[in-house]
Amino acid sequence: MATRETGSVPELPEVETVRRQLAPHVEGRAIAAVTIDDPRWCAPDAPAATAAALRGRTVRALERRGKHLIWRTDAGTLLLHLRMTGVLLVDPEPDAPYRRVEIAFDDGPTVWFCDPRRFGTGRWFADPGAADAHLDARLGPEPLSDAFTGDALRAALRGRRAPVKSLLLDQRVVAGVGNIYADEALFLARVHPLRAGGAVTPAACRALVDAIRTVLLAGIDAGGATIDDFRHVDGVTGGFQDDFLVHRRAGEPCPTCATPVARRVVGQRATYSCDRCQTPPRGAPAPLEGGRRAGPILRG
DNA sequence: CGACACTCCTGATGGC
DNA sequence: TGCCATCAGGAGTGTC
Repeated sequence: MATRETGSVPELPEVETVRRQLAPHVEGRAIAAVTIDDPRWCAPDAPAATAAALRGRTVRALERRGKHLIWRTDAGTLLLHLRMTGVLLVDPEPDAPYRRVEIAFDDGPTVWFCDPRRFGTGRWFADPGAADAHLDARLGPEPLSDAFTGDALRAALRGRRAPVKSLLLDQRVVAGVGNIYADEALFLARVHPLRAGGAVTPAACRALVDAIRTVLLAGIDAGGATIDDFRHVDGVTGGFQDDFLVHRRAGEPCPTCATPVARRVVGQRATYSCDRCQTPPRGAPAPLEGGRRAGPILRG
């Protein structure tokens, strides 16, 4: 049995992969029982109320918006977010650790939401329109949709003085991009992460849109190719982390020009770039010392 | 409103 | 070998 890479924090490609894998298990099925072990998961709503609302609902469609997993039912919508370390397991081993929620289906699987750091969330909306409004208030365009254009990105960055890297992580600028794919896309587009958002040229915005699409699609391809079961929290095969160009590669040669990859902290996030391929703005601080690796890659 | 610090949480890591 | 401070990070909140 193949095992699954949980390696990186889930971003759009990982959530999309989960959606594709999970959908055939849950769509069209009715929820028989829900157990919420961790009240933080559905806060500020009470676990009992959330569990009661879900019980008896039939899942009509499993969708995704940004990094949110949308469970559309016959009467209401659940918005689930994996955050840092959340995973969904289908018919898990009984000793799978860190269970926070169990959803048992009629004539179907049991799904566990497991999450060691307990950052993951699940919010129930009896009114589906309220769920969509909740998302629309927090999320910018879907990066793989026609709405995400160079002009749209340019408009979102115009006048902003914060580093473009930080702005790409702002879900209102573009939905679904996280720390890994932001670094990779900036490298592909040859835009330095420290450049002020408002100083990114229209041409660079177009390149950035293309690059974001490229890295997200590559991530989806890698996830789809390597994630093939939901039974184990730990254990792993392959994954996009083997394909990073600069992310978590401080000190290693740039794949384009062999200059050592630079590491900095931008917006309180580890940030990797090639300071030759991606021209730093004037006054950019020097990279951090050494080629030492960043933090741990969490496995399960 | 924008920018930024802080907070949540816990496993992995590295220095001593 | 063991202890323990530090780090990682999505997104919400608070401050200026």
